[in-house]
Amino acid sequence: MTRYAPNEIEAKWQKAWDDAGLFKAVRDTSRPKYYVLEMFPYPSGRIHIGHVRNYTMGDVVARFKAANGFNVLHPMGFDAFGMPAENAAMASGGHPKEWTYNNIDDMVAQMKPMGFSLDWERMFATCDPEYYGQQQALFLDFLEAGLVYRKNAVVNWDPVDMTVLANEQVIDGKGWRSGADVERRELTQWFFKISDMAGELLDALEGLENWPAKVRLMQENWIGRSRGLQFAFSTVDAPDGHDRIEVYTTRPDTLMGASFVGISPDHPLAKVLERDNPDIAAFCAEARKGGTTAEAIEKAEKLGFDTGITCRHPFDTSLELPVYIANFILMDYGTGAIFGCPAHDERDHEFAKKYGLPIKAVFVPEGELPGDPDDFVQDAALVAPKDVEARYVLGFAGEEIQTGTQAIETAIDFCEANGVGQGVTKYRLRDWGLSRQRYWGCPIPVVHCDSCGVVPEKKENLPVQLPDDVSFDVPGNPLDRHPTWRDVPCPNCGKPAQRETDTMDTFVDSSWYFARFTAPRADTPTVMEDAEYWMNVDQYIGGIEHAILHLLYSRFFARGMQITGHLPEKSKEPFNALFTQGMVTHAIFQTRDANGRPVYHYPEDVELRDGKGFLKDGTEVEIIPSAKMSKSKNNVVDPMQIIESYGADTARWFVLSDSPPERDVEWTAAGAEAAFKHLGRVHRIVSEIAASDGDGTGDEELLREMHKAIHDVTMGIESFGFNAAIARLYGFTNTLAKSKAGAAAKKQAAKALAQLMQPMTPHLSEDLWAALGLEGLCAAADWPKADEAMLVDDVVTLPIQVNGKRRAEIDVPKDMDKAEVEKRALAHDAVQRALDGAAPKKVIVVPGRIVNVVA
RNA sequence: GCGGGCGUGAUGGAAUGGUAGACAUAUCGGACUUAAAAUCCGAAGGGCGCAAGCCCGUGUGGGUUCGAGUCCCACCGCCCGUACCA
Repeated sequence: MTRYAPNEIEAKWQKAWDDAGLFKAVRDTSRPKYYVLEMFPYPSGRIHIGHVRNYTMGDVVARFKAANGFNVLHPMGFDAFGMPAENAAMASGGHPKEWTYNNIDDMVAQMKPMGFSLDWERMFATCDPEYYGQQQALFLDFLEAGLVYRKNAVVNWDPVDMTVLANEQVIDGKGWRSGADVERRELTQWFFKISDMAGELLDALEGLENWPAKVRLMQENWIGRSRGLQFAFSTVDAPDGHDRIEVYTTRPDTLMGASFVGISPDHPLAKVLERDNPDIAAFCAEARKGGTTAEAIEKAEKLGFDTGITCRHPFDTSLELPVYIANFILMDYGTGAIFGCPAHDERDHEFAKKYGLPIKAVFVPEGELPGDPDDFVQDAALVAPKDVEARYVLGFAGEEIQTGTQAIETAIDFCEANGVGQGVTKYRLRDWGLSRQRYWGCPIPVVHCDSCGVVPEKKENLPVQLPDDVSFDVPGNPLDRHPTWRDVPCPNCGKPAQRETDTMDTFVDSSWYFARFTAPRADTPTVMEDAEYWMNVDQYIGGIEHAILHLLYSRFFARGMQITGHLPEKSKEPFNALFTQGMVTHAIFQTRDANGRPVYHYPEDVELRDGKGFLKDGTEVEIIPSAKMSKSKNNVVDPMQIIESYGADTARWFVLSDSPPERDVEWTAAGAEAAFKHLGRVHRIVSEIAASDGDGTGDEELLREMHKAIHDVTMGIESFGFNAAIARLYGFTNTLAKSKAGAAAKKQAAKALAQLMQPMTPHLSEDLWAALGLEGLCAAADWPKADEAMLVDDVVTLPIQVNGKRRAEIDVPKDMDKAEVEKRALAHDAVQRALDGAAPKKVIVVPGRIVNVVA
């Protein structure tokens, strides 16, 4: 009998699959297709255990569907543009292109030994000119279709390095390299008109039944539909052209509690005022300091500046509301101006307290005794849920007692009837800014001409290729300072003109790669026959961190591609089912350098004793538990060691064991050896069975267990309960090992075991398949079917509770009627003892599950 | 700050509102062995008890229910996202 030797068998079976062309996806309209896709990786250079987990899950689905008769498309590529390549070039002087392609080669070399059922012939990287050229074609079609436009938007500006920074490069409001205070600065940028589709993208979420509810909810909140009132305050003492301030509010019912008007530092009125008033200019300059992230803006201390201008209240013209410039009001949302009602909004409340503004209650909780209503809201804002009834003491429309929702609707109706603004529906979703002032991205294919303006590049001139001769020794975009690349004739008039030097956001690259996989070498973005056959993605698998942006942008892009004729109608929603797997986390080991800055240590350099970590020289390290694996924190675990020591099947089995796929897992290497031992045990058990013959006892029992295992494992895989499927396979292996059944029955059970394990441990399964003398490849065999008749037991064990505490159990025939079950339960000694002579008040019998006696 | 999620033995985790801890890891005990490895068998949430058994127990505090890890409310902790990380 041979020993389990993964390093010998794995390469052999991979070659056998290749020779049989098992994973090559070929359009075949006579068979149902299944498209399974894992979110493609960024080519960092090393695969990490999170990748292994992600691709193993996808591979289980792909192999399972193939065994169930589907024509499977399971491709892989690389999300290859982006900042890390430029950072590497800056740090070590190489070229982003070289760095990226070397990394891709390394990662492919690490992924191939895993035995994934991927069609490698379809592989591409988004930095291939063949890919990004087609992306430029899509951009031009989107431009023509009115889905792209230019406008001003703010970026993080590093005034020392004179360059735009990514949010990630702004640390505590300072540039990561220069340490200078970052400013918000406006640039003209390209935008996708995703906000035009906000309502549609929101409404369509309802149809995504096979997406996690939490992802749909996150997208719903992100798109953020709100019904509100837009109206104008008339101003007093404002500069010319600003006699009105448009505001938008979702709580028009609180209008009578308004005590101030707030405008964004980027509001047109603020910009006029700062020109003549140095104090206002100073305030606005201060407010514009720091990064552009919503988090930074929201967490900053709320500050305001009284402009001296006032507004008249539309319903009580004796009221004059001061106009403040406030640092927490975003120009991007609504009209960039609000009215503040401190009594019913926590942020406004804080603001009013700080600047001594009045706090007037508009409503009080329903049922409150009369008193001074304002007393309710002096210490904290009263923010009542919209569906709860309240008593309006300063209402101006509708009943005195009404819910927030009713009050809002009646307030809008009243305002419209009285010519004070109108009800509008707004969305929180902003347009998608795609311009990046960076080299390593897809060039935006337009030309700026002095005579013709912005001119699209001609499609026959695509791809607009990135120049190779660039350097990264100074900050800024190398395309901007390239001596010749910018200079091109205008595609329209032929006069000298300049290329756009902005490149595209890498989210654009990942917003249509799934469609490109259906025809990866075509000289158009997609080919309709292929898209018709292979789309949609039947199962998409990736990290929860992409729940909003990537998935929302992809949904937008699919719509855009449908409008521009690159995808069929059915692909508006490109992902039929989504599964979001949890992240793999690992403790961070850190010490501090002389300046108190953290120094991170690799897990393999740290020895753990009694829950404390020590370096080789004995220094104790601080352990930060459970953080997302990140290259910059040195807490990435390399799976190659496991693959080299134990083989791919052990790594695959191990990453699927124990943890539910959707949950985060804390990585420990302790279980890898145990997984290897188990596979060795399966190998030994099945090898022995293959060599055995003769009769035994308990054939029927073993086959019943086999059918139950087939049923449970099949259900486990279909519901992404891979850990449960594996636990079931452990159980079935134990049953098989202990069984005294005859050789024929055991061989039948062993065959089923090999097949059920095949999606997880494909190499081992092929070996078992061959050892059992079975024809062909296990990977090509039809999935086993459970016999329903073998799944039900004749006798069930029922626990008996008295007052919810388990006191006994009885074995009864599975279809015994309730009255008889009740009788037997009450007759039980332990039940009688628990009742202590008292008569039961009530007996609940749940057939097949439980009996509860209420004393 | 805001939006979303998670929290169960020493550890990973299981459990359509129905016996909490399946399955596995680590640990301990035993068999086999000259010995070890490998393998096989067994124990094991905490407490009390010779035992039968009893009490407690799913982050904390309330609630709904015949019955709550599961549903509801509040809180604590951690994770993800927050529009230029991918």
